[in-house]
Amino acid sequence: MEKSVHYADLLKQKGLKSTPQRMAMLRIMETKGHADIDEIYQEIKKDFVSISLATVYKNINTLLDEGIIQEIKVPQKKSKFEIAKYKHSHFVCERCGEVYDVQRPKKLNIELPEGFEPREASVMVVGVCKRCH
Amino acid sequence: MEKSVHYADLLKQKGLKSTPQRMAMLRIMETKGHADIDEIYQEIKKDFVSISLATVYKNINTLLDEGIIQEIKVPQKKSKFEIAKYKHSHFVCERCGEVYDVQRPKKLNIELPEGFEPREASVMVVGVCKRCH
DNA sequence: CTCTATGCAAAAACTTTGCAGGGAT
DNA sequence: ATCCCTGCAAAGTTTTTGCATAGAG
Repeated sequence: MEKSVHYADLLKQKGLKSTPQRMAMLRIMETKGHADIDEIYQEIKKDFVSISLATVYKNINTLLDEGIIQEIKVPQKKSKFEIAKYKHSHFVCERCGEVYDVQRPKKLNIELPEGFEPREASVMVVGVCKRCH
Repeated sequence: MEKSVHYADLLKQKGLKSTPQRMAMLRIMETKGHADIDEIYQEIKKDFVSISLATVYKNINTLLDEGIIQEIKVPQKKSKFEIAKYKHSHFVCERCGEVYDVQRPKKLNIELPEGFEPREASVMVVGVCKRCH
């Protein structure tokens, strides 16, 4: 399946236009896996020299609103964004700051007090990644 | 054990002065359990009418640096701060935004690729709390 | 008495908004 | 042709910094 078509359809489904800038942002997130605002901006400027940071922010927000991407709040670091995909957990390297997807625990044994209704859980593992090891 | 003494000692250990403002901030976090910057600022202004928001930020940062408090990055919400305490997990209510401490899973079955060294993990459960249910 | 912490003001960093022109459908 | 999207500039929000003074040890 060709990715650009894939994203174009996805955007159309949500009633969003597939502008070159938007497509580029999605491609950047797909390629890097996880990127923060500034990484996306620096990267997209290579292709769209005059793109505005405001456009990056606006697109991040519309893509978040439509659930096409997700925000990952990383301890002590800036938020990263990723293409929304099937449930998974994250590993963040405390040396280089890189975020990795990891398969999430099959079962999470957590005791909640009476009356608390869980809907979902997110797990973030902090440690040292392969490259920094 | 009286709390004010407790915190005074803790600050002294770290070479920090126990000023009334700092003590008040610690007391607020202890009482509320989890508070964001603005909650702390609004609360402390009741006792210290002329306190500066800059002082709140500076103290949050020094307390974080010394590991006396911790930041909790909450999905879609502003960060909350809490007194550092023994390992636990968090539950955040998607209705009211309140954060609760919950006991953390005894064992986290998570498969990491070769070469990845975990140091710690944090679990955040999202759902509906007792009061909002 | 010494040196850190506070308060204030200004600066820096980050994010959103309004609007006119451009481009996707 | 319509209406959303972009780029730019300005405004808004959040956080940090510099400096003079106050106050804790």
